[in-house]
Amino acid sequence: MDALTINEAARTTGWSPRMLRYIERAGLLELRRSAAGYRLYGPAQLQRLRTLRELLARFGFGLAELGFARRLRSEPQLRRAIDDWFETEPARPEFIAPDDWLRWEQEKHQALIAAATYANQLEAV
Amino acid sequence: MDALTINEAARTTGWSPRMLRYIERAGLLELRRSAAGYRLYGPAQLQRLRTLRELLARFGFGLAELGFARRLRSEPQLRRAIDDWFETEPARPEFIAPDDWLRWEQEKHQALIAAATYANQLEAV
DNA sequence: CCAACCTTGACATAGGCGTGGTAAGGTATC
DNA sequence: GATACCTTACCACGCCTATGTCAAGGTTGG
Repeated sequence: MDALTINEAARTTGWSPRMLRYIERAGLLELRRSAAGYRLYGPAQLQRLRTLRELLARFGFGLAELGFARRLRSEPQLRRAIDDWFETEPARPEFIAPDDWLRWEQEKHQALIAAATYANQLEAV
Repeated sequence: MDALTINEAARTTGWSPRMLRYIERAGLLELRRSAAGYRLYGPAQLQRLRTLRELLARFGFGLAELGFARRLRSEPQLRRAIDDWFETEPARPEFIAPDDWLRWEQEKHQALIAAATYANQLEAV
């Protein structure tokens, strides 16, 4: 048996069963279900729940914020719009040439871009 | 006179005076003040407020979320912790060697980065 | 000096979030 | 078939967000 039911998962993660259901409904955790519809928590899910606990406690934010962070990752348009909004603050965008603007944006992700050039092969998993 | 007072700013931006004060207190807009303490809205602030309106309406989120997005940009540790959390989902991190793990993490960003870069290039016209 | 503006601070309220609880009903196991 | 588990669907409550309104008091300009 590689999966726990909700009360067992609650005991080993520190969340209440109520909150485990809430987290699932918030779209922050995907679960397998048994034939009868029971939620099944595998090792990956349990670890994820423990990490989640630590994350929220350490940085003092909530599930809603985490949901928004997920939107940020999955909706590039959103991300871009928000980035743009913040970045119009320190400088006048009218005075930045398109090329500079582009580089400025990319610079923030420089490390990621540099390493991502050949990482496609890993995705073949 | 290059600056409006709060009621004038309210009229030209579509926000209520109440909300203009709220937005300032939420840390989302910095304002100059007159000698007597009156809030002064310059062209940059007015534009920012109009853009903000459109942003919230178009994507359906709130000032709280925007504040969190700002945290994400200003606290790299937070950003990394959250990125890590999301990225431990599709694969088992235990089975990925550190180097691969790094590349794998970065690769996840590639699509977003590519999309953002592409969008930027389009925007630069 | 008066009207029309601005300030901060308080009270109010609708809705969402994070939680707990409970009820009505299906499932597993001995 | 009884007991202990699971499911969904509600009710509730305290707190925060987003808004409005009002009061008490300073500023500005004719």
